[in-house]
Amino acid sequence: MDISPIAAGLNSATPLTHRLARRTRFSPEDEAILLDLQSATRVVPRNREILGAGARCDALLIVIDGFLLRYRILRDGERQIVNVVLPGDFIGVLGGLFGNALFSFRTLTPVTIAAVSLSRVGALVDAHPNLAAKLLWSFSGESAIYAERLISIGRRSALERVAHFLLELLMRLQVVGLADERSFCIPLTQRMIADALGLRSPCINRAIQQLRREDLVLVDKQRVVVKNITALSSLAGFDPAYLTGLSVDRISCAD
Amino acid sequence: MDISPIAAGLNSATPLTHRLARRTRFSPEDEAILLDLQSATRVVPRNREILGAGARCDALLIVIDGFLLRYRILRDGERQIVNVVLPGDFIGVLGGLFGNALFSFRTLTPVTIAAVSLSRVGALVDAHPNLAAKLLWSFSGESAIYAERLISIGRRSALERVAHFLLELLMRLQVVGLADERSFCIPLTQRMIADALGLRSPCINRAIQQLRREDLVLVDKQRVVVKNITALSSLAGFDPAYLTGLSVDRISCAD
DNA sequence: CGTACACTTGAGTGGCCTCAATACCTGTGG
DNA sequence: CCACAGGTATTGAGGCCACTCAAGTGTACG
Repeated sequence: MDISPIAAGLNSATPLTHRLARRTRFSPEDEAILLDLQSATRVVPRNREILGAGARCDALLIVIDGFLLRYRILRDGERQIVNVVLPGDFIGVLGGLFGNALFSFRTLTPVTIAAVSLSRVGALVDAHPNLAAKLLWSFSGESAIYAERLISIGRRSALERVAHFLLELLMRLQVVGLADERSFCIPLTQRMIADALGLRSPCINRAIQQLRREDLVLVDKQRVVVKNITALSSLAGFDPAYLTGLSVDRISCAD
Repeated sequence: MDISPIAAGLNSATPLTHRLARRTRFSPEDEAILLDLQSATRVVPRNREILGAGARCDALLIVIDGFLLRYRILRDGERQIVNVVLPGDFIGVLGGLFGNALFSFRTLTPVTIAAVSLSRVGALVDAHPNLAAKLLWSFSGESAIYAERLISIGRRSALERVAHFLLELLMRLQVVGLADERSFCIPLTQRMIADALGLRSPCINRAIQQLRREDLVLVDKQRVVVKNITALSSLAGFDPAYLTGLSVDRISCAD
């Protein structure tokens, strides 16, 4: 049996399937279903809030292309960025489908998203429990990212946080084929990095400069080049193990 | 220790089913399956490490009774507590089943746990996809807790963090029937609270004293009494919405 | 009764914040 | 093509919150 060139092409084209297929083989049928879930896309312009905190959300969104921020604005106006949402990530799982949204989302670039209605999710669970389980499973991989950032903010210095953050972005983008061996491109300002790491923009600035001085990282415009991954990982206490959950791996429920 | 669920009446109300049944009705069959999953229990003594970071983990653990910490020790000896694990919570979902464990777990009390082997999870997915989906779904509710603590550590003052933390514990314990309207009992030291909130023990001490001075909270030994929930919630910027995901709610996949 | 650990409290330090001024960059419209 | 505006990066000086260190006081447990 040969794989249809169309399916193969689409497969490598969507980041989610790219990511999921890293560890498991999907049957052609499952692959088709996965692609079908991501077929009904729409494009949101840059710098748009797509779901305010407290808003109602009745669908699961899959990011096909573009970047978003998931954040919360506190009473005093402080912003905490909870996650940088990359292509292949979900929106609405956490803080979306729990009745009212817990976080706000803002597009950093024009974003292509696929909406999967709740009823469709339900139908998927009924008709293809194994596939659904794999998807739900990969949701919980996100938790590992939160936990790791929690450790960063709680117990790491500013320099370590920045280093760790850049390495995480590098790896996550590599998994969806959007970064090469040592560099990537993402429209994050120092202010955003600060809000993601519980710091302030001047602090980020100084950290980045120090990383450059030590010839570890080069940040220019939106391009980040990690010049010495080993040394940077060591500095940051970075262990990529927590990202392996992004791929579907060990839950091999009777394939 | 006077409000142990075992003493209260065991299986009819194990914390997990107690929690899950808050929002959905389970069929008698599903209920039986849920109870069966939690039937093979074992008891771990107090102050025991049950799963070192990096160790292999081949089963999903459900906490029936007792408290644990999920944490990471960094190179410099710093500890970051990622979560306080309560009865009804899972172990091994995040940072357990992804090949090697990402975190360590330590019992605060004697802990009763039920181990569900991976193959059994797989079988459940095949035989009862809807039930399995609900379980997997409730896993992702944990993410909301991480995200909320991330916001605390990133952008809230020490006083706010402590207040928020105590309120979260109160609510989570209420959900599993281990706290009354305004108070609960848990063997956490100030050092542990500090490690959970990215602070230091003296800082926690001062925060607790201030909360007592303002007649908001009373902490004595292992007992925490919230004297004014409204005022404390306001101080902490606490919104219990993020905890609703702990119960299975909106994913009503063709019941 | 002694050891270990937790809590409490104080004084001094330090990392990151705050505030602010300047330079830079990018897109826009004249 | 330039002028301009808005946001972003950069840099410095001063301040504050939480850290650090340390001493002293419970308190549980052998």
